Amino acid sequence: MIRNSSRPRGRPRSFDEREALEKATQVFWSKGYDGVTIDDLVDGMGVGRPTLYSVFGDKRTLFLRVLKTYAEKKGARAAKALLAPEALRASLASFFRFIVESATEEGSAVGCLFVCVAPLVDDAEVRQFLQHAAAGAVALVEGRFRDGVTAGEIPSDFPVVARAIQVADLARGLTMRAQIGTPRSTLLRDAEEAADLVLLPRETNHRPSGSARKVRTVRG
Amino acid sequence: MIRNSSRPRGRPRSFDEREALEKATQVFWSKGYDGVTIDDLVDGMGVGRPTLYSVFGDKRTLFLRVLKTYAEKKGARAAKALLAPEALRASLASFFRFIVESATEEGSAVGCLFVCVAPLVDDAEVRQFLQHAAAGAVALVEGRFRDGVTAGEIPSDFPVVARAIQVADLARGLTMRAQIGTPRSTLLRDAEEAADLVLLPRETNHRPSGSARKVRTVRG
DNA sequence: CTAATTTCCAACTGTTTGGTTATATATTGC
DNA sequence: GCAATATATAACCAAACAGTTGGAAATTAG
Repeated sequence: MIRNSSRPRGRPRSFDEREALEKATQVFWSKGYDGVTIDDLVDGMGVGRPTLYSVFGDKRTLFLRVLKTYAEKKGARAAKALLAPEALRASLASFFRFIVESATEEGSAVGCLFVCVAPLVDDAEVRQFLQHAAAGAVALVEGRFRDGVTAGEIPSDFPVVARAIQVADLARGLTMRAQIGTPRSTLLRDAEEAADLVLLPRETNHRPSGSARKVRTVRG
Repeated sequence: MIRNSSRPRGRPRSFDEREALEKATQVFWSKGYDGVTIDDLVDGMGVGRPTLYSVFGDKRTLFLRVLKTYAEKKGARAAKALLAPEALRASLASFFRFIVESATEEGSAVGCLFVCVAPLVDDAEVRQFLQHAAAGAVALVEGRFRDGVTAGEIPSDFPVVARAIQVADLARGLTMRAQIGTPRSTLLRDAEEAADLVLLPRETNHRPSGSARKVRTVRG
């Protein structure tokens, strides 16, 4: 019999901890942090009130735990979309598509816990976590860009850092628009165009208009 | 004697309605909608509790009014930044800079009532208002792009609609990052790069890698 | 000054909320 | 079966909360 940890002594739990956490995620996600009451969590998670306190601690503690698991899951899926063995353009489109789809999933709350909910939580630890997560997302995209450079998909002078930041910002924008009710179809179209935008080669020189002074630097 | 409206009969108010509204804006802005209690508003606005109800209605009504005035003010200032008689690049940079500066203003709450607070309010009227405001913002940028086309600042095939949407999304991203504590200096740098990005000419043909061949369309 | 009008202020009321306590229930070890 | 252990359920409590009421204060009209 395979059982690395023997069954605990007392009465077994009537709920699955991971399931309850996922349900808590949905509750926070749909109602915001300040908007949820303990009763909302009790109802949504299917655990008793004292159970919730003894197992998950208070609302803030629970939220932090929710954030972490959410980050791991979403981060992994985003990485999967971005790092699949595809061409760079396809990778980026997959990434943006994933963002839009997860923000407009049916049967789930709209938007994103990271982008729409957590930033409003007035808590130092939450803020720090978000900054860290945001930096990680940028690093992920930046890494994909670097791979693109070495693979010759984009020129070596491609501004990988700046563009990675812009990918993150565009993703934030798409997510926020999902939150205010922009239809998925619209956002999917914009996701494609976002992928196009961030891959544009940077201008090598300025040519305002009219009296064109056409200096052209030639890469070699 | 110039007095278009005679002074009202009873005891004069001890507060200025506009000032109180501005203070209410700050309260909602800094604490979020669900995070605000009536007492927070009473304290922050400097009006008595029954006064608040009689003059501004309940929390939801007050918030809607706050949203409207905020929209007018911010919209006007954004338009001023974007439509000043400058070159297109400078206009866009001004716009993004304004977004960043207003989201990181000292003495005021961080982020933006539209981008960070209001989308989380679970109310049909609020949502509709936000969609309308967002469409207005896009239309504003789009108009500036069209002017840029007629002025010859950007080519006539410039994708004005898509780029206007992307300007809005990038602005959202910058704003959200302000909310999670990204320093103003960083955001100002990114604002400049956002302005550069959205003005890049779209690729006229695909050149996957290696053999570089740059075709440039020349307006005549 | 008096009456009418409007606003201001303190206190009140019923409800909701966060967090705890007491007790009943289910399981393991022997 | 019986003690030990751990969870589930219901009820509880003080604090916070939304919204209201009654009377005091400030102003105008006459």
